[in-house]
Amino acid sequence: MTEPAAFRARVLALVARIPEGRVMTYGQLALLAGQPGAARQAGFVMNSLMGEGELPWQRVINAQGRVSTHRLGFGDMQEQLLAAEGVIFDATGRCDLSRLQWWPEEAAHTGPAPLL
DNA sequence: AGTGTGACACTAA
DNA sequence: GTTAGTGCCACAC
Repeated sequence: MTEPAAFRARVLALVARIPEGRVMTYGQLALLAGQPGAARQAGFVMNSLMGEGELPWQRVINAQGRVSTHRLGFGDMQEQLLAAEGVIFDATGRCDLSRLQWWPEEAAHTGPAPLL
């Protein structure tokens, strides 16, 4: 299942499971999708989707706790959407990842998830 | 087929 | 705490 299509499908499935008010990082998605180091691809998948369905793409942010859509002009929108879910962004545009980062039940632990 | 680019992550300074 | 450099994989040109 190392095919790009499978990777994309897994990322989508993971994103779809992110609870409201919680977030996941690109690297985390890539790791859980079975492709550690493919964080950029996770972002590429999102870019390919962006508005395809009811997918909460807004809950995917980078490892710094910042939104990475500022360049696309979606930065403010994403922050606002997350803020509406209870995610607090500080003055520097960052949020508390250690508290908001969500892990799926399959990986239910605080450390790295070597599953899949 | 090779080069450049990108919704990233990690380490070092 | 931050910014800069390097590695990563897939896609577009």
